[in-house]
Amino acid sequence: MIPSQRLDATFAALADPTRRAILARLASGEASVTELAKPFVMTQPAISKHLKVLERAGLISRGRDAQRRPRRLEAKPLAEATGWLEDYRRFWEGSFQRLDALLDEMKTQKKRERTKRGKHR
Amino acid sequence: MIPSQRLDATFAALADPTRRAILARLASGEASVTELAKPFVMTQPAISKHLKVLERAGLISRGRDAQRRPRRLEAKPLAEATGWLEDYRRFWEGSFQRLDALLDEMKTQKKRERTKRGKHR
DNA sequence: TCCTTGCATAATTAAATAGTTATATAACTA
DNA sequence: TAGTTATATAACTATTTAATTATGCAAGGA
Repeated sequence: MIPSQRLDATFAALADPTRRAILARLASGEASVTELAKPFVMTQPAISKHLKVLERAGLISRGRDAQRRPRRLEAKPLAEATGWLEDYRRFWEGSFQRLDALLDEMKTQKKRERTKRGKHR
Repeated sequence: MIPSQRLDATFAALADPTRRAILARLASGEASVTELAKPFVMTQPAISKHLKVLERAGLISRGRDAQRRPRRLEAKPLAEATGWLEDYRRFWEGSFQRLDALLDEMKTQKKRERTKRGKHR
């Protein structure tokens, strides 16, 4: 797959909150489909489809353990996506856009939100 | 807009190669719609739609100069997206995933690709 | 062997997306 | 004022996406 197409798939996969939540869950360790589906209102086949999207993007991989097919995170495509964003960062760094300042600002704001009414992501 | 929804819009906007190319162009300075449309095969209304997507995501803003409506990059949503990805980076850093190594590896590979057959992004 | 668990897949539907052509409008130019 | 340039918008169409229900199948447990 040429880089541009993988970026398409990666960003498209990241564009859905359910899928981002799944990745967040997998960041703390592998999990079965049933485990991953539990927190959501939607059905198991819907989750399986989301997992397929994440897998096609290379963001997760499938293991096997009896009937379970545990998923786990794969870093590479996220690294590619980060790399793409970093290219822009370089353009803005030291220029009028002040990306670092923005990031810091957002971090402290996030902290404030967390203490005020619990984290919501 | 709550953060999760803005992330949806940002990543969805980044998922299209035409829109990423537009952002890449805007990274070197503002440009009119006609200028932005020139390198592409598709029609001007198609480009206007892409610009609308980028604008709804807050990634660009619209200026005015006579009949022109020059667009320019806005850093904030990209900073948010980067921030999200950085959260994962933290999880992997120093762990078995080695995100930094991957990024370096990709950079040198990119260099090789460029020298071999020109950059293609 | 029969039942249950875990997951995948097919068929269907509704909504969103990406493009087209045609047209409207605002602002300059002669 | 008439024409031109720059852009936006409407109407339409094809494709993709996200969800559902129904069903199938492999692996393990009684």
